[in-house]
Amino acid sequence: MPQNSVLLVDDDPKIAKLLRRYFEKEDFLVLSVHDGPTALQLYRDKKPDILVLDLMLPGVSGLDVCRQIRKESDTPILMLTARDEETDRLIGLELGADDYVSKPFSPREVVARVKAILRRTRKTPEKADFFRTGKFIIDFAGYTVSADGIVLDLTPTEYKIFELLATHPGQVFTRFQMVEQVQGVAFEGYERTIDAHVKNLRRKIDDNPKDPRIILTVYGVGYKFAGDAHA
Amino acid sequence: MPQNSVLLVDDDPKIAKLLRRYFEKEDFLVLSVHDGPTALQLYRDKKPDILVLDLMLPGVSGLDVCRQIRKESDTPILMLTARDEETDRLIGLELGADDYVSKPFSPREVVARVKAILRRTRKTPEKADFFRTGKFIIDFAGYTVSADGIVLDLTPTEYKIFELLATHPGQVFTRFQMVEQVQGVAFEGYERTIDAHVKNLRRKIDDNPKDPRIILTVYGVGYKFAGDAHA
DNA sequence: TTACTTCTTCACAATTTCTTCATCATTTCT
DNA sequence: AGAAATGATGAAGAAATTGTGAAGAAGTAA
Repeated sequence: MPQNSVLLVDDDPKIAKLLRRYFEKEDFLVLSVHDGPTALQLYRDKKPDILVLDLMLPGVSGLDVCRQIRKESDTPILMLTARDEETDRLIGLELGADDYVSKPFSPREVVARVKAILRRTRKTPEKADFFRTGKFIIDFAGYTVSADGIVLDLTPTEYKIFELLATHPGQVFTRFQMVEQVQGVAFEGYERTIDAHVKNLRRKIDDNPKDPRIILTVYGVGYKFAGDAHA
Repeated sequence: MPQNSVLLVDDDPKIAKLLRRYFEKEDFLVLSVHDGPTALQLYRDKKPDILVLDLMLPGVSGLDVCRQIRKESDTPILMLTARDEETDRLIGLELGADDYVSKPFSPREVVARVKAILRRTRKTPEKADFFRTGKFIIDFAGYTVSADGIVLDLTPTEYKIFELLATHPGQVFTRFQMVEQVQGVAFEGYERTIDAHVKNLRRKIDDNPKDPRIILTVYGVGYKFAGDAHA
């Protein structure tokens, strides 16, 4: 998990420096710019995790920056508003800012809000990354395979073999190919080890291991995953 | 609405008395001391809602008091600075003060600022930012985890590990990833230190540590928080 | 400083998984 | 059908991984 990064956009160098120190204390990677155009440029280049944006900027206003960034992405934005003006706040939120803090603010509060926003927006735990085929679901992030919703108790090697075959249904893999995938490039063992794993795997995924319907043997070649066409 | 309490720290009895009267008019419970050490002592004893702190104090300076209190808690602090010196202001904010007022000030302004800070910090999302999963509640702001409403006594590292895993239920983390999260990017130690922390953590959160149900081991990969990643 | 908590590391035990082998079953080919 | 090749299987020892307690190091607070 990488370090959090924040892009500060404030034309007051003192405030920028102050905030920078606070964020760095919290282990953020801090980028800091003093005007809107540079902000956009740096944003596009670095894609920080969040922006802290002063509403009052010379030239292009903070609202413009906010609007533009919102067009390009969902990167969270915290607005700094000069006064506790309801108007500014509403406009900011309307443009897609995620929160705002009024000046004079405490740096602690700004950091706290940023962390809260990041937590909120990150709640989606790594886009659910699943693979489905027939009754099986592979959960890559969780290293599990489930059949009809029940998680199977696979060993690491069994999981890897299943993943390899299931994600390439119908494609035959030789034992050598499988060993390479599963144990890494340099293999020096008995190719038939795969047979043992397939045997154990079949026990766990096939209703009747004597008549395998999921992982099929291709005589003289290797194994393949049955396409989900029939039974 | 319970009564607000404020701790005044100023070595000038006249100013202290003046402020006291204003705060009492606004229905504050006022504590007043004239030096740093006494301030810390009374603070720890009474836990006021907010501190009004003179920068200029005999002996231990206001900055020291501010720094120390910030170590101990998030209690808001309003600094009184002798002049409108940008430096003092920035130093104060840097140390974690929430706002400042320059002398000569109007007592009404001080009270107004205090009320503003209290308003702000009361509605701060930080205070209402929790994560729930099963019987556990993570209080991000307080760095605590409770189970069935009882706060667990976790070490900082244990808390971080728990937060990482619990907020990503079902997702496996390798020891390396966990170490990176917990100790920062530059890691040069023993990966299996994580095992020790997990062991200690399990003692505290699992009813039967011999049969872990909360933090699960994924053999050959790492650890994950039990959670319904599938359906 | 001392006392205290927390972190890291280590050794070894406990557990799980992998590999290998002998044997039997099945398929293919003549 | 018979022979030869290939695959399936159970079991056992080897190997890898994790669990655990304890000791010392490192960090904190008073």
